[in-house]
Amino acid sequence: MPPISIRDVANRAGVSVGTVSNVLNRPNLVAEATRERVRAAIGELGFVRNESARQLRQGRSRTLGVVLENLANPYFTDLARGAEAAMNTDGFDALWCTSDGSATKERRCLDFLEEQRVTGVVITPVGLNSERIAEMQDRGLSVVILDRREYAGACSTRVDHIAGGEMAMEHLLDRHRLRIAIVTGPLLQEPIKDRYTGAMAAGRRAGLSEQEMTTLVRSDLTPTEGKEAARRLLELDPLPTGVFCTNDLLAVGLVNELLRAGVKVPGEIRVVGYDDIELADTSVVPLTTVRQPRHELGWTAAELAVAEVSASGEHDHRRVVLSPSLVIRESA
Amino acid sequence: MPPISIRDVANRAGVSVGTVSNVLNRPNLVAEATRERVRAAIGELGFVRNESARQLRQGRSRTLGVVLENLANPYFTDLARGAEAAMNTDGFDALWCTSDGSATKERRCLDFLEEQRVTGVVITPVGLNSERIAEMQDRGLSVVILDRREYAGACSTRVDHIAGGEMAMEHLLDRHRLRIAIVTGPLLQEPIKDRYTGAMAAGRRAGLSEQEMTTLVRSDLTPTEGKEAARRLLELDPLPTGVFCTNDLLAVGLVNELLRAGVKVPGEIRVVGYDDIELADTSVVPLTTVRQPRHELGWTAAELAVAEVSASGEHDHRRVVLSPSLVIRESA
DNA sequence: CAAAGATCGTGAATCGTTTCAAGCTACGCT
DNA sequence: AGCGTAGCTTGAAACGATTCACGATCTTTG
Repeated sequence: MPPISIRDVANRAGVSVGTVSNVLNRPNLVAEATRERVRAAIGELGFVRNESARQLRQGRSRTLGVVLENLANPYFTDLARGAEAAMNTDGFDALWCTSDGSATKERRCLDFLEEQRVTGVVITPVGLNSERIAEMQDRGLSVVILDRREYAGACSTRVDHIAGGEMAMEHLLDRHRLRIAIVTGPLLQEPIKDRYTGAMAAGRRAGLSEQEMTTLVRSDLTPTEGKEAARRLLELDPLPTGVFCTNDLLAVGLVNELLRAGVKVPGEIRVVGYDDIELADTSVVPLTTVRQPRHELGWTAAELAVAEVSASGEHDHRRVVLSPSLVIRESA
Repeated sequence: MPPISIRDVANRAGVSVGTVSNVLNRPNLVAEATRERVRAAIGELGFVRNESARQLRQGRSRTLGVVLENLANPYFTDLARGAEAAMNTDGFDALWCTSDGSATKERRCLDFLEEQRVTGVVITPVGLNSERIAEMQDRGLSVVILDRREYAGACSTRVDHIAGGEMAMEHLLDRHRLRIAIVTGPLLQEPIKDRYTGAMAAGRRAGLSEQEMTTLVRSDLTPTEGKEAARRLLELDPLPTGVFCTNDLLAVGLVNELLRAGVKVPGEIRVVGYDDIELADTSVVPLTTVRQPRHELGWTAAELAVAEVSASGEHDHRRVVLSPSLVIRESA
């Protein structure tokens, strides 16, 4: 049982390979009877088109690559779903990779995608530099940057996290509580840093000194880290009256641990999260949080990639900035 | 700027295409000086190997497909990471698809993967029938079934969910509480059904009648559904004294809602979940749950696929069954 | 010093598609 | 009858890599 090629189908159906190809790609050019004969042969032989050969011949592909940071965070999986939906709508297939936050793995992903000759890449960069982006663009790839600001020569879409951080902080401050803690993940990640920056700015505007805003930097954006952060917070005397967590997983872990310790939320400590994941709404104390349009973000990124890929002539890189919004529940 | 091919590299370096190919694939056959010259040319031209052409010529690929049901559930993303780790270790690349629980989309995924000429597929089947599996095997693909039992002619690996369900129920019953509720997702999914079956069996063995085990079937395995289930449970009079949820997301949503309603967990109602996701440990009431070796499950599946792909002669399909274990925390 | 290796490079054939100019029929029209 | 046209079909030339039998040099050895 050697692999079945278009040639075998042609023999079986008593036509030329060109005709089989036409049945596959422009069926209207082929007479009804022939078409059916060919289709029958395809079925009987169990023929499956060889995409490598097709792509090699055509030079282009209908495939876009997506490089995500991490599958463990529901934030990214929602992005992914949004992006995939948009791509499929436009007739593109998606190739997924995850960098797991490692620049090395990110490079491997990009190499892989380039070797597969995807026509474009949507990426949340980790260690990616402008040089590599430029190289890829030279090779004819469209590159869309997801959720990062500073890449001049490429389309990008992101959420205004500075505004998001401000919202969170302003909400926390609007009842004149003054002892604020900010629990955040690694500040090397731009979106996280922006949330932090926005929150600090809002704090300063409200007259808080840096000392009045305790900052806890955790190594990861997980509930476990949130739990640990809560323990640290509980050692503070006096306790903070408001906490901003730069993502919901942190916030959920933190709130749960506070409750376990008998601290009332929002009674004694108010908490605001960021992301609005499903868990925010189903927490013991439903979480007040900053919602990001995740699905839309992924969708937009994909649309930008498709637009650039399909642009025949020149193409102006677009930067789309989406706005977050405050969702007020019970935790603050 | 036409695409750069191996031929351009050859010209630039003043060698033949065969030599460039050798530098790429068997560098030790090429003299040091030549090798460096070719590498330099590759760098200067920004050459990227065309995987389509390579694969077409070679006939085989070093790529395995993975079809997952759903990215929203951390259970699947852990599987994915386990599988990817194993594949990369063995020098294979992974191609990811999600069926989103739809048989149609699953078929599209498989078609896509077959057209890409992956050498094997790891899949959590949704609507997949044995016929399609046989077809794929005829075409030379290795197929590994993840977390389902009844596919004779293929390797498979799964967790013994019947045992898992039994464990959960036995733990719930060991203090002679007798009013039990089982909250489950769609019973069409085999792993879910097995957990349910196991739990019911254990209940019956302990002398409970079917009526004494209230069953709530929810449409989805999400915290939101768990919350809704809690509301239903609270309408019962008398309240159940123990609840088994067939996954942790359900359990987390349910426990949170119970606590909100002022019901003590485990004081008034004890709850056992299933999966042991990270959230189980960081809940307000840390969740007693049945742990599945998710990472190992994904890893094993990948290993089975690699083994079958690499088997030169005949190959005996293996079925690996992993055991779940009870993790006792506070909720029961 | 000639023969036999050893070491490197070459170049044509090949993989399975798509594409396209050209060929073949049958039909309608004058 | 002759011609044009529309409708189908054909067959060969790509696409970019890998592979392999075969040369071309250079070294070693009896």
